[in-house]
Amino acid sequence: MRKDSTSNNGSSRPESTPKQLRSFERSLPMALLRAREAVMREFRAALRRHGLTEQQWRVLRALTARDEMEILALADVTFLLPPSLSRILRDLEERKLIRRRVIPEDLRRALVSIAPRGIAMIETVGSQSEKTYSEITRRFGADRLRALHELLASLEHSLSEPKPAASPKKRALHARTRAPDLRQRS
Amino acid sequence: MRKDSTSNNGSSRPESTPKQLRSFERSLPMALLRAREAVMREFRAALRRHGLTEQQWRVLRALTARDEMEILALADVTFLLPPSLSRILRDLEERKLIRRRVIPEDLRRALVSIAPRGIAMIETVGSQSEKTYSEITRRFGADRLRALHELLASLEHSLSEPKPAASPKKRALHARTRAPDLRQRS
DNA sequence: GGCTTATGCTTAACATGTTAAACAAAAGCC
DNA sequence: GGCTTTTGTTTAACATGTTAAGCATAAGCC
Repeated sequence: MRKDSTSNNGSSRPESTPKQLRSFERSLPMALLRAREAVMREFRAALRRHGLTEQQWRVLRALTARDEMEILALADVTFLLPPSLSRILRDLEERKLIRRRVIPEDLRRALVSIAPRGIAMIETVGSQSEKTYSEITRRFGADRLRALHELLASLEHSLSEPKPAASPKKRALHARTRAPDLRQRS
Repeated sequence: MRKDSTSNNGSSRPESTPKQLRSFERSLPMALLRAREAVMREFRAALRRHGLTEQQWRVLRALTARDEMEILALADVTFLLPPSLSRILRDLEERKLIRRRVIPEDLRRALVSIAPRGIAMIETVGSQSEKTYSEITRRFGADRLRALHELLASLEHSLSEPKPAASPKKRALHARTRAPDLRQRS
């Protein structure tokens, strides 16, 4: 729905408004951004209270699921770029929330694991977080939430498949042009 | 430069999840982040080709829908913080993609509008963008896409309502702790 | 009118993400 | 064994987002 362009100024407003571009609201990226922001707003306060950024939390969360993880693997699951992760790990290590050890067989690689203080942190924040999650589920509806998860996963899957025409390279896991996000301050 | 993270080592997936924390994959913020990234990956190339960042594109898109817009209103719809928008507008103005005029009745405020070159840009990139959109729709399915949009809007709406208990303030339009995202380089 | 407060927007300072380069270790090759 | 290439990670330089302060104008009050 364009807005007819000739309301007050005829100045530079060529009536030939760009085709029928979909309305801003129907933009999928915007919708996803807004939804994500709405969700994160619920969680951010708790994280901030504990001096964790969203990314740091993602790292701790990811580590909770595995005993030890290599750094690049961690970068993959947390959706962080290696340089960012590098800084985050340094920080978390200083705060004794995680531990890191070099793999003896290959001195380039390192394994990261969550430290006791990190586990404690996860438990504290995690329980609040789960409460928030329940609240979200209650407000939004468990069935809708499930449906949403399914659609999101499906969307991701649909798009990850190579495009029919023109698929020159098989960019590995984190492609150069990956993604960001960003978040609060500690 | 491969990077198949967890291919060689078997450290993929221990089912020994320490706590009762929901698995990382079931985290709604992560799911939204991944989905958005999957979608944006499809659009980014075209934007980059035209030297537009995602945010700049959002601004132009938003301006296409209206004749003129005040800056703070623009910040709202584009989900950008005023300082970021301020820089973006300066840049877009230098590139003659937008125009800005002060409101005579209130010299503090300004109205921004898209300039002819901006419209041209929108048309070029927009048509490619719509093609990409069609492609996404085709791959994902129009019905599922519609369902997804609906769920996202509904989620956003569910969460925007004041929580039952404790709703101290009515933070106006853009709350302090808003959101970011971030993106490519120009 | 003169004073204080509020508003719209920008600038400044800082934190963080991004990209490219650097480094060290391992793997391949002769 | 040397040599080159590849791999895992970090550092450096830069772009961008974020927060707080600044500035100018407007509005409210006396």
